Parts: sequence; C-alpha cells; structure tokens
Amino acid sequence: MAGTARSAANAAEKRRLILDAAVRVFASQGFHACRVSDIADEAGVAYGLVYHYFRSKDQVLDTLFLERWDVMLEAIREVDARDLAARRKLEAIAAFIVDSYRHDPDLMKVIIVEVTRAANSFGQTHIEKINEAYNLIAAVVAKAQDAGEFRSDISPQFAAMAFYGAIEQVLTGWIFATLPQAAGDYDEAKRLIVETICSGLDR
Amino acid sequence: MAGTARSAANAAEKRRLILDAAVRVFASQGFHACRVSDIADEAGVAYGLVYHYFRSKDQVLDTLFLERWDVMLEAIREVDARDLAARRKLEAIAAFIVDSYRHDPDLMKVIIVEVTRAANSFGQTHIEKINEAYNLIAAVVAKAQDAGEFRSDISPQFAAMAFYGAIEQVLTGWIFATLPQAAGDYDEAKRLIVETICSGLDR
Amino acid sequence: MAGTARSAANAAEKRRLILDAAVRVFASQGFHACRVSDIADEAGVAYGLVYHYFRSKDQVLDTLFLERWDVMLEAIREVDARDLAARRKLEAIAAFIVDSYRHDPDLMKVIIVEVTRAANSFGQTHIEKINEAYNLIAAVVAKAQDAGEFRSDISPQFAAMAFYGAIEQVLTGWIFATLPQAAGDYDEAKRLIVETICSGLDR
Amino acid sequence: MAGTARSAANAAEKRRLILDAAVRVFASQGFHACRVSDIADEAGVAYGLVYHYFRSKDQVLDTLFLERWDVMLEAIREVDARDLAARRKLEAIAAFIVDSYRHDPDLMKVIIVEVTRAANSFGQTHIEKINEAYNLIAAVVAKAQDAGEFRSDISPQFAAMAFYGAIEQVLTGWIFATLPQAAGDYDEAKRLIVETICSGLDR
DNA sequence: TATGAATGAGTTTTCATTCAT
DNA sequence: AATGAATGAAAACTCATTCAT
Repeated sequence: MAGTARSAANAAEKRRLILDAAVRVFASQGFHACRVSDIADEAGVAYGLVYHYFRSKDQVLDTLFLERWDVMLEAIREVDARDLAARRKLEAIAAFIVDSYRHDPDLMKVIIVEVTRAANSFGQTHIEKINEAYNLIAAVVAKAQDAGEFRSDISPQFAAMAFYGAIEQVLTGWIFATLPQAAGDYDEAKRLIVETICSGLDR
Repeated sequence: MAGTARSAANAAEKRRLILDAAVRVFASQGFHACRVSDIADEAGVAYGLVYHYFRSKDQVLDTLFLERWDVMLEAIREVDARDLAARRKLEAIAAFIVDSYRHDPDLMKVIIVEVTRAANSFGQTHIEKINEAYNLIAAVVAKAQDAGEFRSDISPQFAAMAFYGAIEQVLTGWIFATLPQAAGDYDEAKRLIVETICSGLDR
Repeated sequence: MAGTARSAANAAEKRRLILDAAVRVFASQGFHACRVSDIADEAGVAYGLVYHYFRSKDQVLDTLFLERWDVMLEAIREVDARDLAARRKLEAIAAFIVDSYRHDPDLMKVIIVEVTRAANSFGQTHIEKINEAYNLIAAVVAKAQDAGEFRSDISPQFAAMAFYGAIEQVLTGWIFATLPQAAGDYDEAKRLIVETICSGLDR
Repeated sequence: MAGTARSAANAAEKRRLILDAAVRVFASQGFHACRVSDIADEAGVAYGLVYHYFRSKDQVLDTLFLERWDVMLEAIREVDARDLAARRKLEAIAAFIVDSYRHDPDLMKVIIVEVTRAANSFGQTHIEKINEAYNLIAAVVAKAQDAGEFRSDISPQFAAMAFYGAIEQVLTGWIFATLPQAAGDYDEAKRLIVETICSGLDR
C-alpha cells in the first residue's frame, strides 16, 4: 500500500530527526548532562517517541557512534584497497576524518568526547569496534613496511596509535578551541599530520 | 598540643584515604556511574565524611586532577629549564607521563577518561589548565625551531598536539588493553613516541 | 451482503481471539504486569485492535470475568431449580466449578487471582456480582434447612462461605501446584469437598 | 554511645512507622493503585526514606507478609505442640486467625488480597511460605486421623485446604462486607468454622 | 477493520547533599 | 571528626490510550 510506504518513510524520517537532534544536544550539553526530554524537545517530538525508536538514551548514543564509525571503517578499507603509496593512504584517511569533522563537528565531538567515556562505563562493546579502526591503519603501515616504504623498527600497532592519536588530538584542539579553525586550517591540518608522522619534526 | 597535631595528621590521612579510594572507584566504575557512598565504602568511612573534606563529588575529581596535573606541569617546566637538546626534552616529558601511568594507572585513566576527554561536560573548568600543558610543550618546540633543531614549517602548537596526542593514545591503548603492557613495553613506548614524532615513519 | 456477514463473523472471531489471548497472558504474567501489546502479540494482532473491541485493558478483564461468572450463576440457578437433595445440589455446583477449572485452568486462575481476590482494587465493581453467587448457594442451604436436610444452627450465608471457600482454596492449591492434579484428582475433589462440608471431618 | 543507641531506636521506630503506614495505604487503595509517596505521606516522612529502609515498594509488602506470616506459623506450631484434642487445636488456630483479623483488619486484608496476587506475579517466593501453613494444619489432621479422632478417608492435605479456605473466605466476607461484623460475630465465626468442618452441615 | 506511530501523564527509583547528634 | 538518617529534586522509563492513515 502507498499509505504504508508513506508511513514507513515518515517513521524513518522521525527516527533520523531524533538522531540528528541528539547529536546537537549531546554536543552542547554532554551526554550525561542532558535529559531525554531535551532531545525530544530539540527534535520537536514527544519524548515517548524516543523510546518508540530506541530502547534507551544509551542506545541513541550507540546508534550515532556505530552509524558513523562504520562509515569511517568503510572509508579506510576503501582507501587501503586503492593502489597508492602508504603516505597517500594516510593522507586520505586523515583527510576523511578531518572532513568528517568539518562537515559535522557536533557529531565528531560526540563520538570523540562521549564515546570514549561511555566505552569505559558501558562495557567493552565499542572498544572492539574502535580497535577495528586501529587495526586497519596498522595494516596500512605493515604493508608499507613490507614494501620498504616505512621503516620497520616501529610496530604497526604503535604507529597506528601515534597517527590516530595525533588526528584525534587535533580535533580535540578544535573542539575545545585550543587550535585555530580558520578557512585553510583544515587542509593545512591534513597535510601537517601526515608530514609530522611520516617525516618527523627533525630538521 | 600533641593531641591536635595527631588529629591533624589523622585528618590529612583520612582525606588522602578518600582521594585514593575515589581513584579506584572512578577508574573501575566511571565518575558518573559511581555513587559517593561507593567512594566512602571503598575508603572504609561513612559517606558523610566525604562532605567534610570535599564540597561535592565533582570537587573530589577536581582535586585528583589538579593535584596530578600540577605535578606534571611542574615536571615539564623543570625539563624545559634543563640544558638539553629538544629531543631529549621531549623524551623526558614522554617518560614522565608514561611513568605516571606505570606508577598509578588508575589515576591516569581517571584523568584521561573523565577529565581530559570530558572537559566540556564540566563547563570549561579545566580547559585552561589542560592548555597550559600544551603551551609548555609548544614552547619547547618553538625554542627548538629557533635553535634550528626542529623544522619550522610545522607550528609549535600543532606539533605539541601531535606529540601529546600520540602519548595519550598510547595510554588509552593500555587503559583499554588494546596495546600490550609487558615489562619492557613502557620504556619501548617512551622511545618510540619520540622517535616517531621527531624522525617520522619514513624510511 | 455476504461480504458484510463474513466480516461480522471475522470480527467476532477476532474479538474472541483477543479474549482468549488475554486469558493466557493474564494467567502467566498477571493482569498488572502485562502490557496491552503482550495481549495483542499473543493474539497475533496489532495492539490498536484491542481498542477497537474493548474500551480499555480493564474492560478486557471485566469481559472475561463477567462472561464466565454469568455462566456459573446460570449453572447454579439451574442446579437449584432441579428436584434434588441439597447435598446433590452442592455436588453439582462443586462439579461445575471444578470442571470449569479442568476445562480452562488459565481462565479460572485469572478470575480467582485477579478478580475474586482483588475485587477491592477495582473499586467495588464486581463485588455484587460475586455476592450473587454466594447468595444463590446460601439459598440452597436455607431451603435445605427449612426442609430439615441441613442443621439450622449454621447460618446459610456462613455455610455458603465455607463451601465456596473450600472450593476456591482447592483450585488455588491446583493453581499454585500445592495440591496434586492427577487424572482422578478432579473427581475425587468434587466428592471430598461436599463430603467434608456436609459430613465433617469427625469420625 | 547513648546517642547511637537513641538513633538506632529512632531508626527502628521510623521503619515501623513506614510499615504501619503501608498497611493502611495498601488496605485502602490496594498495592498497585498506591504510590510510594502515598505511603511516605501517610507516615509523615519524605519518600526517599522509604528507600532508605526498603529496596523497593515490593519489599515493603514482602516485609509485612513475612513478619505476620511467621507469627502465624509460630502460633500454629505452638498450638500443635499442646496436648489437646484435634478439634480444640483447629479451634485455637481459627481463633488465632480471626483474632488477627479483629486486631488488625487492614493487615490481614493486605495479606489475603494482595499477597496471593503478588505470589502470582513475583514468582514463587511466598508460595512456599504459604504452603508451610497448610502443611502444619495437615499435620494436625494427620495426627488426629492416626489417633482415630478424624476419619481417614479425607487426605490431610485436602482437609487442610478446606479448613483454611473456609477461614479465609469468612475473612474475605468481612473484608468486602458480605458477612456481618457485629460484636459477637467474631467468636461465633470461630465456633462455626470448626463446627462446619468437623461436624458438617448434615443434620 | 486494522495498523502502529505518536503522545505524555504518571511512577518508581536514584543519589547528591544536608544536618542533627 | 565522624556518622548515617533524612530529604527531595531530578530523570529514566513505561505504557495505556488516541488517532491518522
């Protein structure tokens, strides 16, 4: 039935409306500080509807994280599949993450600030998902080492942590307004992260 | 009076007892998930006593953070004051932070997971304090650039973020058991962090 | 129209489907503990449909109770109208109630546990209906006393309560698995209830 | 310390205050219909205090039931230990239960009306406790059968159910005002219950 | 008839904090 | 200094019920 199809469309839209509202609310108030009714108010729906679509407030955060994280994992896999120099791959990954932030800073803020903490409280559910990303990056490094592109005396796991840590810290700097965010700063950041990690600070 | 002195000593000990218990409880349950009475139970005192020594639950966390962070700031300042090559300074800073973790992993976990990454939830309370550390590191880099030790096309602020981000990510890896923590891994990490950031991954 | 007749038949069937599902759900979860959607799920319909046939969750229970209780009242009246010795009448009444349980234990469980014993929670809604049964039984006793079949120093009201109480307690014993429910136990129970109440335990 | 002893006394008193208030509230509104705040209001305390002394609303009901039921079990055991004819024992048991009702009708109402239903919802916790009572009564009957006081063709378990069912139904009659409750009615009831169950209705 | 999205009143429960002792 | 009884604000969550389709 058309009616049913239309309803299903509306239902999906409402769910999305709630998720998008949650991003804004989590970003501005923090996950713990906000109430479910704040999300509902922001979305313009009754708060009961949040529970119609999600089992709990936690699950709203989970959903946001998993949605975005899966997109990122896919992007990293896609980059790794391309026939590129390792350095170009790292550039593409850094670019993807920086662009994700540029495109939706609130969402990235929520994922970085709230999910790490939640990972601690809610058990290990997300940790494995997060590790997948590190492992994918580590695989890029490992292949580069085998190919002689990267030095072999730094473990791929470790290199992945340094690379990802540098990116995340830059985003954190933007989130807390510690680093400047002018027009060219995003592209500059992409370049500098890779330059630092690959070539080092030494002269 | 001796009696008073003894009481004062006991009072300071009780306060410390509560702070140490809080570290363990915050680390295992998370700040938000735990109750004040959990801290008191862990310390073996009545929960009313927590309020004798601290204004609020927040203030317990604040105290833990500030105590430790000030020690770290002092350590960085002290390192910077020494007559060392920039690379040695960064090594000393990395060593200090890694050793802090080795000495009291719970405390570092609390500081990273509950304060550093969550700073916006607490308003902007600690952001300036946190920035002080970045600025001190940036100053080390800036001087190294002036002295021709480090290349000048990467801003000191940015370099500081990459450096600190790499360290924090390694600690996070240990905290969530993503990275191995065997006997030699701590010293290895100190070396590799600086090696990666200063010399880069390139061959 | 045949279509209309068919629809009406379907409607009545759906209503019955819901009532039967409600019996199972009320029996296994209890009236308060279950949700309207549990009934709908059990019936295999959308929960909105429950509200098409019934004004409220309460009314579903009311309907179940009244349906069955009216059948019982009618049965008691019919027994009383027969030309039988009082003892035979009580036997027939006990048999009817025991057979009701044997035929649909869930329904009797719901009526006893959720309505008969809980009548005050529903205001005094069903108390008069319930009393009708006691009064009909009391009338049987009163007539037997007038006819010299039963002793006259026990009030008919009181005798009715003892008789009905014994039956209900036996059902309760079955409901909570306190009394055995093997093949012959139902017929044995019918006999023993009347034997106990009419002839007593004395030797 | 005297202060501590006094506090403990007050604490126990407050707990009792809450339990007594709960009896009145459960009796007048029913367990499900009342709110925890109704109990607290009735007791004149903040509702948080209810949770200071009890884990949940359920546990308040549990406590009331177990307190009273244990007293009854003890009373039955004590009666059974006496050197009395079986009929006298049953009289003493009936008298104890009727007097319990006379002394605190609200409490007995709660136990009879709410606990049976709760036994259904909350699991089997109370059922065993309730069965203990039946078993003690059955033991009285069994011994009487062995001694030749009671006929042996009615199982003790069954006799116990009839006896207890008759008593409970009389209380239910009082609770729902189906049976008269004038001055002499309580003592009359004690006598009639035993007379009916032991000697029967037959002339 | 039938569906299930949408609503929001209502309730339990938690827990930081206060304060009398 | 130390205790823990007492408070009540606050929030998550439930679920009966309505209603557009």
